[in-house]
Amino acid sequence: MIAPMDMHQIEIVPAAPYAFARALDYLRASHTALLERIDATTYRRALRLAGQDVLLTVWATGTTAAPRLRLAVTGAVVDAAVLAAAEAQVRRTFTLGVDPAPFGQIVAGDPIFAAVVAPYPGLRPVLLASPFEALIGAIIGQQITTVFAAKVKRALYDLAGRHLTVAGARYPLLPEPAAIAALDEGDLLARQFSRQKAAAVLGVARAVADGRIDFAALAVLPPAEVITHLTQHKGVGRWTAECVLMRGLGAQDAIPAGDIGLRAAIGRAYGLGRHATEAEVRERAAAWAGWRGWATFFWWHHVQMERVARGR
DNA sequence: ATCCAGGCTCCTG
DNA sequence: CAGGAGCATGGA
Repeated sequence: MIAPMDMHQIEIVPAAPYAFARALDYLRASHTALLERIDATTYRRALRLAGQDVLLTVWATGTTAAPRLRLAVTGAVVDAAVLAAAEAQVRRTFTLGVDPAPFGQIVAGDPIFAAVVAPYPGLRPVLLASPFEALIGAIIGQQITTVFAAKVKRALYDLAGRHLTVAGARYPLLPEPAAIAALDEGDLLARQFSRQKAAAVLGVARAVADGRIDFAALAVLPPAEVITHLTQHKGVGRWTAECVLMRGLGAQDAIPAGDIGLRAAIGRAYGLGRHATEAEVRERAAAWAGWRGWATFFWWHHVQMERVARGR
């Protein structure tokens, strides 16, 4: 029995300049975009918003200089609350409300970093859909390759997530915290989680489900306090907390300076050896103060695109 | 086989 | 507080 579907469209005007096509390029190359469906011109993702399962479809209608996006929201119930939540979600995910000009000024003062940013005019950070997704993803991504991490995440989503069916197509939904919390450790171990990763994922899922981790409350705290709160949970260190800040909460200035990929990229680019130290990364990053989250996004994208150019 | 990968915890000094 | 060992995974 197929529920009848409702669909509404709205227009979103991003701060200019903005190139939605580059965000799609980023998503296509990224191993962390597992629940998104990206084709040549559109982004689709199923989400639970304002108590409803809906499919978001986004595409560009304007130009980089005069950007405009269309957002279609499809689901059994698409009322004003759902539409408002959907628009807020898209604005946050694609960082649409931020004027990129000051970041451009900072980039211009650093020729080495400018060469990293220059190939992607109009690109700006693309976030994960929720802080919870960022937290689970960061824990799973600790100390393993992005490709293997993607495989493990997919297994978790298959195990605990639901689906939304729209026009005959199935779209995966991120598992609810309670659904992950209800899993057995053995289920995870059988899917290539290490013991500590399994324990950490179950632990934070429980904490989110019962309110000990409250992302809405964390979102209004200074980043340093968010790190203090999150790192009280087992399996969450500074790197993980900074990833949640940057990719989940959209903290514009958060940088996971201990990240091995950042350390390698910055070490090579600035002649600091095969891996810069975390301290050296923080030293360099001082020049990008206010925009260190954006800088991290571009360094990671740069590394990712080089990998793609080499053929994976 | 050895090293590495978008770390964390716990234990020393 | 800084530094290091041990931890678990799969891939190159």
